[in-house]
This record gives sequence, C-alpha cells and structure tokens, in this order.
Amino acid sequence: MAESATAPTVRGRPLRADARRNYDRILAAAEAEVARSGAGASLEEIARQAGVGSATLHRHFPSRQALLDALFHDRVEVLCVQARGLASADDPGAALTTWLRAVAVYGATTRGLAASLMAGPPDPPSGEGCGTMLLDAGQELLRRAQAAGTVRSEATMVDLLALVNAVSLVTEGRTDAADEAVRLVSLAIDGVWAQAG
Amino acid sequence: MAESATAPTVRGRPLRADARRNYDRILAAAEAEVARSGAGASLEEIARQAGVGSATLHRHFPSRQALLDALFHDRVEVLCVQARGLASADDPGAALTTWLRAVAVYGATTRGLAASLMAGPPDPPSGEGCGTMLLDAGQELLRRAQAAGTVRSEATMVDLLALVNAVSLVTEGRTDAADEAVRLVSLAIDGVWAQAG
DNA sequence: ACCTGAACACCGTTCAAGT
DNA sequence: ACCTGAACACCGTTCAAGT
Repeated sequence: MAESATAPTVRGRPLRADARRNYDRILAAAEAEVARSGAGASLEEIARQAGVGSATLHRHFPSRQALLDALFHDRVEVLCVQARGLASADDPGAALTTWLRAVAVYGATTRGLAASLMAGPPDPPSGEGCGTMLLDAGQELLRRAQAAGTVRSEATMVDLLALVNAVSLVTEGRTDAADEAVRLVSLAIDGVWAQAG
Repeated sequence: MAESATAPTVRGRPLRADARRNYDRILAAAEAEVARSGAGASLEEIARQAGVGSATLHRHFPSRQALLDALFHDRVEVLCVQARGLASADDPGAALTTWLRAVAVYGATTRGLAASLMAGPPDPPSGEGCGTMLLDAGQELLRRAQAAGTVRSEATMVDLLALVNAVSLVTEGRTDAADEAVRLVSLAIDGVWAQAG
C-alpha cells in the first residue's frame, strides 16, 4: 500500500532486497501511525510496528522530515499533475482557485501533511521537499491568472500556499475538515467584503 | 515581570505566600522558555529554571494548556480592551480589520500564542481560555460591520479568528513576522482578485 | 552492506514522604 | 496546605557488535 512509486536508491544503485523490504515496511507503518497521531507520531512506535530496529529507521530516514516527505511524495505528485492539467484551462482565475481548493482538501484530510509542509525551510521553501514541488506546480497557474488581469499582481504563490496551508492546519482535526477548509480558503480568496452595489 | 494581574486562588482563597511565590516563578520561567522554544517547551526545563520540583508545576498548572492560558492571559486581555474601544469607531469595517491585524501581529510575534489558541476545544472554542476571550471581544466588531453592510453576512468571527490564527502560526518563525502576518491577513481580507474596472 | 540491541540523555506524570 | 524527590513508562539518537 505505501510502497513509494519512486524507488529508493543509495548512490544511484537500488537497495538490497532486505533493505528495500524494510524501507517499505517503515513507510507503511508510518502511514498508519501518522494518520493516527499526526506529524509528531512516535518514530519508535513506527519502527516497532514495522518490525525493525529504531536504528534502521534512522538510517533510511535521517530526519522526521525526510520520512514525512517520502510518505507524502506520491499524494503531492498527484496535486502537481492536476496543476499542470489546469494550466491550459479556459478560465485561469477559476483554474487557480480550483487547484488551491484541492490542495486545501488534501491538506485538511491528510493528517500530518500541512504540518510537514510548514516544517520545510522558512520563507522561500527551497530544496527537494513536498513544499517545493507544490510551489513549482502552482507558479504557472498564478502567472496565467495574473497575466489575464484576474488576480492582484502583488499576490505570490508562496503567499497563497501559506494561506492554504495555514487553513489546512487549523481545520485538520475538525469534523467535515474538507468542507471547512474549502469554506475558509474560499473566504480568503474572495475576501470578507460584501459585494459593492 | 510575569506576575499575573489576576491573582491565582484556590477555592476562592488567595494562595499561601510560598505557593504564590512559586506560581509567579513558574510563570516567569515559562515566559522565557516558551519565547525560546515555542508552545511545546519542556515543562521539566521550566520547573528547573523556576527552581521548583516538577510536581509543583503540575499542581499549579494541571495541563500545558492551563500554563499557556495563564501565560498569555494579560496580553490577550489587552486585545479585548482594544476591541471594545474600536466598537464605537466611525467606520466599522476599518475597525474590524484594524483589530484583526492587531491580533495577527500579536500572534505572529508572541511565540507559542497561536499554537496555544488553536489547541483549545475544537470547532466553537468554548470554556475559559484565551480563544473564548478573543471570540467574545471580536463578535461585536463583526456584528457592526455586517449591520453596516460592509462585510459578507456568511463570515463568522470563528472563521476570521481561525484565518488570523492560521496566519500567525505560519508566520511565527519568520524574519519580519509582524509585517508578513499583516500582509497575509490583508490579502485574506481583501481577497486575491484584482479590482474590477 | 545492512541490521540489531543496548546505551545515553532526555521527556511528562504520579505518588509517597516530608514540613 | 504545600512542597520535594524519586519512580515509572516513555522518547529520539547513536554506536558497537553482528551477519
């Protein structure tokens, strides 16, 4: 279930069979544990459920963030694919908001994802994590909406994802988390002011 | 420095002198430690710095949340006073946004506050915590802005504070946290769409 | 090359024993 | 009434010893 689509390697070579088996087991256990108790799930408990020593977990994933990135990589990849599909839509403003809402729903319903995205490097999330993937994918959607004059030119994708992420984080535990996230993101996108006229 | 304005009591009676001294020391140590390492600061370390046993900390503050509420009570009270002052302003829309920005600045610059507010009871923050205080204080500002037809009728103070809190949380660690928080809150208030015409 | 088990320095919570 | 110190069941990280 939780085998990563991108096969893990060490210096370009695929892992030895037993190492690969452990890698997958750890990821599967992490999926269950993080869903149960969030991004701060006990690494010890994950190793236990995977049937490996804690040291093995630490070799495969040198930091909690590395484990979370591997865990969410595929789900985030799906969002990136969706963004590229929406980039050719007729209405760039609608395309952007559709995507932002989708990101919010993912974040609000996938325990630990929002916290994991926020834990990445501070202001401009750089590097190879899930945050960068989303940022790159969304950039083009925003560019088009701004080129069409639909979205304010001051808004950046870093801002928009920060807002969406923030909303995901606050709604994460709620009943109807997805609905609440969409509602709050929509509020932030449209603003609080009543229609003029 | 960190003595609470609202004197702690046990069943209506003020604390014995030594107990009161410990209470204040714990709060002062907590202020320093939470500023240093956030809402998840080590309680053990706080007790150590206060010069009391860890059991003493737990008696005075049965939960981490209780400690954080006591710690932030006075700062939050200031925001509530400000809200009551703004309730008689000429422009209710401007009054509301002024206050929301102030809340965001507090949250973004006071390590641990946003996380503490979010940890309160889920959907409708009830009870006696800082979240309820802010909610009650803001309610009147929103009511007036909506009565004037300035703010959408669907927006609730729970929504607005969730947004502001979410923004405080994401910006908490950043350089220029206050500026960033104001910028993001302003974006959410005004929405992302470019001005028509 | 990869794994395991143990060791280390921490946690938060609780409780018996003190004054 | 209030405090202390110790005990308990946990953490995450690292490292020597194994195969």
